[in-house]
Amino acid sequence: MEKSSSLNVFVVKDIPKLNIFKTFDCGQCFRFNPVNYFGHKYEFEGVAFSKYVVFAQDNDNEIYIYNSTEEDYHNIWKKFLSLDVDYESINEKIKDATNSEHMKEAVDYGDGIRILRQNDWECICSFIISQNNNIPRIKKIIESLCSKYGDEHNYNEAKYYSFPSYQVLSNLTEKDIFDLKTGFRAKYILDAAKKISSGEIDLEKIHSSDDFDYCLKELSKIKGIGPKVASCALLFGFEKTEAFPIDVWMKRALLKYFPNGIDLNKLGKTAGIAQQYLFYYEKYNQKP
DNA sequence: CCCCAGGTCGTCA
DNA sequence: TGACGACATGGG
Repeated sequence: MEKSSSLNVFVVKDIPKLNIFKTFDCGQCFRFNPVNYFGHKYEFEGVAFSKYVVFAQDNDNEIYIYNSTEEDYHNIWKKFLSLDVDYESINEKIKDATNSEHMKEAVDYGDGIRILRQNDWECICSFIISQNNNIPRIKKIIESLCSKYGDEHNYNEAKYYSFPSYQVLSNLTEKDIFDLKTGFRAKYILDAAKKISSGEIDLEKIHSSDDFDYCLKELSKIKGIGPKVASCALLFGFEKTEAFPIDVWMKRALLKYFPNGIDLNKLGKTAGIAQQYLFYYEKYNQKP
Protein backbone atom coordinates (compact mmCIF):
# COMPACT_ATOMS: atom_id res chain seq x y z
CA MET A 1 0.00 0.00 0.00
CA GLU A 2 1.61 3.19 -1.16
CA LYS A 3 -0.09 6.12 0.39
CA SER A 4 2.63 8.69 0.61
CA SER A 5 2.06 10.34 -2.76
CA SER A 6 -0.87 12.64 -2.29
CA LEU A 7 -2.06 12.53 1.31
CA ASN A 8 -2.40 15.99 2.72
CA VAL A 9 -0.95 16.44 6.16
CA PHE A 10 -1.77 18.73 9.03
CA VAL A 11 0.99 19.42 11.53
CA VAL A 12 0.16 20.23 15.12
CA LYS A 13 2.91 22.13 16.87
CA ASP A 14 3.60 23.03 20.47
CA ILE A 15 1.34 20.33 21.83
CA PRO A 16 1.56 19.25 25.45
CA LYS A 17 3.44 16.03 26.01
CA LEU A 18 1.93 13.23 23.94
CA ASN A 19 3.37 9.92 22.85
CA ILE A 20 1.76 8.47 19.74
CA PHE A 21 3.40 5.10 20.20
CA LYS A 22 2.22 4.55 23.77
CA THR A 23 -1.21 5.95 23.04
CA PHE A 24 -1.91 3.54 20.21
CA ASP A 25 0.01 0.60 21.67
CA CYS A 26 -1.58 0.57 25.12
CA GLY A 27 -4.56 -1.63 24.27
CA GLN A 28 -7.36 0.95 24.33
CA CYS A 29 -8.14 0.82 20.61
CA PHE A 30 -8.15 -1.99 18.05
CA ARG A 31 -8.21 -0.37 14.61
CA PHE A 32 -4.79 1.32 14.62
CA ASN A 33 -1.57 -0.34 13.54
CA PRO A 34 2.06 0.73 13.17
CA VAL A 35 3.22 1.52 9.63
CA ASN A 36 6.21 3.14 8.03
CA TYR A 37 5.01 5.18 5.09
CA PHE A 38 6.58 8.56 5.72
CA GLY A 39 9.79 7.88 7.63
CA HIS A 40 8.74 9.25 10.99
CA LYS A 41 9.80 7.70 14.25
CA TYR A 42 6.27 6.52 15.02
CA GLU A 43 3.41 6.15 12.56
CA PHE A 44 0.01 4.59 13.25
CA GLU A 45 -2.70 4.22 10.64
CA GLY A 46 -6.32 3.44 11.27
CA VAL A 47 -9.95 4.35 10.85
CA ALA A 48 -11.94 6.33 13.38
CA PHE A 49 -15.20 8.23 12.99
CA SER A 50 -15.41 6.86 9.42
CA LYS A 51 -12.14 8.49 8.40
CA TYR A 52 -8.85 6.96 7.42
CA VAL A 53 -5.98 8.70 9.20
CA VAL A 54 -2.29 8.35 10.01
CA PHE A 55 -0.85 9.84 13.19
CA ALA A 56 2.91 10.31 13.12
CA GLN A 57 5.53 11.74 15.43
CA ASP A 58 9.26 12.37 15.65
CA ASN A 59 9.51 14.23 18.92
CA ASP A 60 7.57 15.20 22.01
CA ASN A 61 5.97 18.45 21.00
CA GLU A 62 4.53 17.97 17.54
CA ILE A 63 2.53 15.42 15.57
CA TYR A 64 1.70 14.90 11.92
CA ILE A 65 -1.83 13.98 10.95
CA TYR A 66 -1.98 12.57 7.42
CA ASN A 67 -5.19 12.76 5.43
CA SER A 68 -6.39 15.53 7.67
CA THR A 69 -7.19 19.17 7.13
CA GLU A 70 -7.07 21.81 9.82
CA GLU A 71 -10.86 21.55 10.02
CA ASP A 72 -10.67 17.80 10.59
CA TYR A 73 -8.17 18.41 13.34
CA HIS A 74 -10.38 20.86 15.17
CA ASN A 75 -13.59 18.94 14.54
CA ILE A 76 -12.40 15.40 15.14
CA TRP A 77 -8.81 14.60 16.00
CA LYS A 78 -8.13 17.16 18.70
CA LYS A 79 -10.91 15.70 20.79
CA PHE A 80 -10.11 12.13 19.79
CA LEU A 81 -6.56 12.55 21.11
CA SER A 82 -7.69 14.44 24.23
CA LEU A 83 -5.37 17.31 23.33
CA ASP A 84 -7.64 19.65 25.24
CA VAL A 85 -6.96 17.86 28.53
CA ASP A 86 -4.22 18.85 30.96
CA TYR A 87 -2.47 15.54 31.64
CA GLU A 88 0.35 17.22 33.54
CA SER A 89 -1.96 18.08 36.41
CA ILE A 90 -3.79 14.77 36.16
CA ASN A 91 -0.50 12.93 36.62
CA GLU A 92 0.27 15.01 39.70
CA LYS A 93 -3.16 14.31 41.12
CA ILE A 94 -2.74 10.58 40.59
CA LYS A 95 0.59 10.60 42.40
CA ASP A 96 -0.83 12.65 45.27
CA ALA A 97 -3.99 10.59 45.62
CA THR A 98 -2.22 7.24 45.76
CA ASN A 99 1.03 8.21 47.46
CA SER A 100 2.68 5.09 46.11
CA GLU A 101 6.14 4.59 44.66
CA HIS A 102 4.75 1.93 42.34
CA MET A 103 2.12 4.28 40.98
CA LYS A 104 4.70 7.00 40.60
CA GLU A 105 6.83 4.65 38.50
CA ALA A 106 3.82 3.58 36.45
CA VAL A 107 2.83 7.19 35.73
CA ASP A 108 6.35 8.09 34.63
CA TYR A 109 6.60 4.92 32.55
CA GLY A 110 3.31 5.59 30.76
CA ASP A 111 3.71 9.36 30.57
CA GLY A 112 2.48 10.51 27.14
CA ILE A 113 -0.45 8.10 26.98
CA ARG A 114 -3.76 9.80 26.23
CA ILE A 115 -7.10 8.18 26.83
CA LEU A 116 -8.64 8.35 23.36
CA ARG A 117 -12.22 9.53 23.06
CA GLN A 118 -13.54 6.94 20.67
CA ASN A 119 -17.02 6.36 19.32
CA ASP A 120 -19.20 4.97 22.10
CA TRP A 121 -20.96 2.28 20.06
CA GLU A 122 -17.67 1.08 18.54
CA CYS A 123 -16.25 0.74 22.05
CA ILE A 124 -19.22 -1.24 23.31
CA CYS A 125 -19.00 -3.66 20.42
CA SER A 126 -15.20 -3.92 20.43
CA PHE A 127 -14.93 -4.65 24.13
CA ILE A 128 -17.68 -7.26 23.94
CA ILE A 129 -15.47 -8.95 21.35
CA SER A 130 -12.44 -8.54 23.60
CA GLN A 131 -13.71 -10.81 26.35
CA ASN A 132 -11.70 -13.99 26.84
CA ASN A 133 -9.82 -13.15 23.65
CA ASN A 134 -6.37 -11.94 22.61
CA ILE A 135 -5.56 -8.66 20.91
CA PRO A 136 -4.51 -9.95 17.46
CA ARG A 137 -7.69 -11.96 17.17
CA ILE A 138 -9.84 -9.11 18.52
CA LYS A 139 -8.40 -6.90 15.78
CA LYS A 140 -8.98 -9.52 13.13
CA ILE A 141 -12.62 -9.99 14.07
CA ILE A 142 -13.26 -6.25 14.18
CA GLU A 143 -11.72 -5.77 10.74
CA SER A 144 -13.84 -8.51 9.21
CA LEU A 145 -16.91 -7.02 10.88
CA CYS A 146 -16.07 -3.65 9.32
CA SER A 147 -15.20 -4.93 5.86
CA LYS A 148 -18.37 -6.98 5.72
CA TYR A 149 -20.90 -4.58 7.23
CA GLY A 150 -19.25 -1.15 7.40
CA ASP A 151 -19.43 1.50 4.69
CA GLU A 152 -16.76 1.29 2.03
CA HIS A 153 -14.62 4.33 1.33
CA ASN A 154 -11.80 4.78 -1.12
CA TYR A 155 -8.63 6.68 -0.66
CA ASN A 156 -5.73 6.63 -3.13
CA GLU A 157 -7.05 3.43 -4.65
CA ALA A 158 -7.07 1.76 -1.24
CA LYS A 159 -10.29 0.69 0.39
CA TYR A 160 -11.15 1.24 4.01
CA TYR A 161 -14.28 0.59 5.99
CA SER A 162 -16.11 2.45 8.69
CA PHE A 163 -17.29 0.65 11.81
CA PRO A 164 -20.82 -0.67 11.13
CA SER A 165 -23.70 1.10 12.81
CA TYR A 166 -25.89 -0.61 15.41
CA GLN A 167 -28.83 -0.19 13.03
CA VAL A 168 -27.08 -2.31 10.41
CA LEU A 169 -26.02 -4.98 12.90
CA SER A 170 -29.45 -5.13 14.52
CA ASN A 171 -30.89 -6.41 11.24
CA LEU A 172 -28.45 -9.32 10.98
CA THR A 173 -28.97 -12.83 12.27
CA GLU A 174 -26.90 -14.40 15.02
CA LYS A 175 -25.38 -16.69 12.41
CA ASP A 176 -24.27 -13.72 10.28
CA ILE A 177 -22.24 -12.47 13.24
CA PHE A 178 -21.13 -15.94 14.29
CA ASP A 179 -19.67 -16.44 10.82
CA LEU A 180 -17.19 -13.66 11.52
CA LYS A 181 -15.55 -16.03 14.05
CA THR A 182 -17.00 -14.12 16.96
CA GLY A 183 -17.89 -17.40 18.67
CA PHE A 184 -20.11 -17.22 21.74
CA ARG A 185 -19.97 -13.40 21.54
CA ALA A 186 -22.25 -13.31 18.47
CA LYS A 187 -25.44 -13.24 20.51
CA TYR A 188 -23.99 -10.54 22.75
CA ILE A 189 -23.21 -8.26 19.81
CA LEU A 190 -26.68 -8.77 18.40
CA ASP A 191 -28.29 -8.08 21.77
CA ALA A 192 -26.34 -4.83 22.08
CA ALA A 193 -27.26 -3.71 18.57
CA LYS A 194 -30.94 -4.50 19.11
CA LYS A 195 -31.30 -2.90 22.53
CA ILE A 196 -29.62 0.28 21.30
CA SER A 197 -31.40 0.61 17.97
CA SER A 198 -34.76 -0.04 19.63
CA GLY A 199 -34.12 2.81 22.05
CA GLU A 200 -34.23 0.54 25.08
CA ILE A 201 -30.73 1.78 25.81
CA ASP A 202 -30.02 5.44 25.07
CA LEU A 203 -26.35 6.10 24.32
CA GLU A 204 -26.83 9.88 24.27
CA LYS A 205 -28.27 9.77 27.76
CA ILE A 206 -25.43 7.65 29.05
CA HIS A 207 -22.93 9.92 27.36
CA SER A 208 -24.27 13.04 29.00
CA SER A 209 -24.97 11.50 32.41
CA ASP A 210 -22.87 12.33 35.47
CA ASP A 211 -24.31 9.39 37.39
CA PHE A 212 -21.68 6.71 36.93
CA ASP A 213 -23.71 3.96 38.61
CA TYR A 214 -26.58 4.69 36.23
CA CYS A 215 -24.20 4.38 33.27
CA LEU A 216 -22.86 1.04 34.51
CA LYS A 217 -26.37 -0.23 35.13
CA GLU A 218 -27.58 0.75 31.67
CA LEU A 219 -24.72 -0.93 29.80
CA SER A 220 -25.05 -4.01 32.01
CA LYS A 221 -28.53 -4.57 30.58
CA ILE A 222 -26.78 -5.91 27.49
CA LYS A 223 -26.06 -9.64 27.53
CA GLY A 224 -22.33 -10.20 27.63
CA ILE A 225 -21.54 -6.89 29.27
CA GLY A 226 -20.25 -7.20 32.80
CA PRO A 227 -18.29 -4.76 34.95
CA LYS A 228 -15.07 -4.98 32.93
CA VAL A 229 -16.53 -4.48 29.46
CA ALA A 230 -18.86 -1.75 30.71
CA SER A 231 -15.97 0.06 32.38
CA CYS A 232 -13.87 -0.06 29.22
CA ALA A 233 -16.70 1.28 27.10
CA LEU A 234 -17.39 4.04 29.61
CA LEU A 235 -13.73 5.00 29.86
CA PHE A 236 -12.74 4.85 26.20
CA GLY A 237 -16.04 5.71 24.55
CA PHE A 238 -18.21 7.69 26.95
CA GLU A 239 -15.58 10.00 28.47
CA LYS A 240 -16.13 8.59 31.97
CA THR A 241 -12.59 8.87 33.26
CA GLU A 242 -13.65 7.65 36.70
CA ALA A 243 -14.20 4.17 35.20
CA PHE A 244 -11.66 1.64 36.45
CA PRO A 245 -11.68 -1.55 34.36
CA ILE A 246 -10.15 -4.55 36.11
CA ASP A 247 -8.92 -7.36 33.86
CA VAL A 248 -6.35 -10.10 34.46
CA TRP A 249 -3.44 -7.67 34.18
CA MET A 250 -4.98 -5.18 36.56
CA LYS A 251 -5.73 -7.93 39.05
CA ARG A 252 -2.05 -8.85 39.06
CA ALA A 253 -0.97 -5.22 39.33
CA LEU A 254 -3.36 -4.46 42.18
CA LEU A 255 -2.33 -7.57 44.06
CA LYS A 256 1.35 -6.67 43.73
CA TYR A 257 1.28 -2.92 44.23
CA PHE A 258 -1.89 -2.28 46.21
CA PRO A 259 -2.46 -5.36 48.38
CA ASN A 260 -4.43 -3.22 50.83
CA GLY A 261 -6.67 -1.81 48.12
CA ILE A 262 -6.69 1.41 46.15
CA ASP A 263 -8.88 4.39 47.02
CA LEU A 264 -10.93 5.05 43.89
CA ASN A 265 -12.93 7.81 45.54
CA LYS A 266 -9.76 9.73 46.18
CA LEU A 267 -8.69 9.30 42.56
CA GLY A 268 -12.11 10.41 41.36
CA LYS A 269 -12.09 11.41 37.70
CA THR A 270 -8.43 10.43 37.37
CA ALA A 271 -9.05 6.78 38.28
CA GLY A 272 -9.40 5.60 34.69
CA ILE A 273 -6.17 7.25 33.66
CA ALA A 274 -4.37 5.81 36.67
CA GLN A 275 -5.76 2.44 35.66
CA GLN A 276 -4.31 2.82 32.17
CA TYR A 277 -0.87 3.67 33.53
CA LEU A 278 -0.93 0.64 35.83
CA PHE A 279 -2.17 -1.62 33.04
CA TYR A 280 0.51 -0.45 30.64
CA TYR A 281 3.19 -0.68 33.29
CA GLU A 282 2.21 -4.20 34.31
CA LYS A 283 1.77 -5.56 30.81
CA TYR A 284 4.64 -3.93 28.94
CA ASN A 285 7.33 -3.14 31.46
CA GLN A 286 8.84 -6.60 31.71
CA LYS A 287 11.21 -6.62 34.62
CA PRO A 288 13.18 -9.55 36.11
C1' DC B 1 -2.60 -32.92 24.30
C1' DC B 2 -2.26 -28.78 27.23
C1' DC B 3 -2.89 -23.54 28.49
C1' DC B 4 -4.17 -18.79 27.68
C1' DA B 5 -6.43 -14.51 25.90
C1' DG B 6 -8.19 -6.49 28.31
C1' DG B 7 -14.86 -11.94 30.85
C1' DT B 8 -19.53 -13.18 31.42
C1' DC B 9 -23.29 -16.39 31.93
C1' DG B 10 -25.90 -19.94 34.14
C1' DT B 11 -26.10 -22.89 37.89
C1' DC B 12 -25.67 -24.49 42.47
C1' DA B 13 -24.66 -24.13 47.14
C1' DT C 1 -23.07 -13.31 47.69
C1' DG C 2 -19.30 -16.57 45.83
C1' DA C 3 -17.29 -20.43 43.45
C1' DC C 4 -16.95 -22.93 39.11
C1' DG C 5 -17.37 -24.88 34.47
C1' DA C 6 -18.76 -23.61 29.78
C1' DC C 7 -18.08 -20.91 25.99
C1' DA C 8 -15.56 -20.32 20.13
C1' DT C 9 -11.33 -19.61 18.22
C1' DG C 10 -6.47 -19.54 17.31
C1' DG C 11 -1.66 -19.28 18.81
C1' DG C 12 2.12 -21.04 21.70
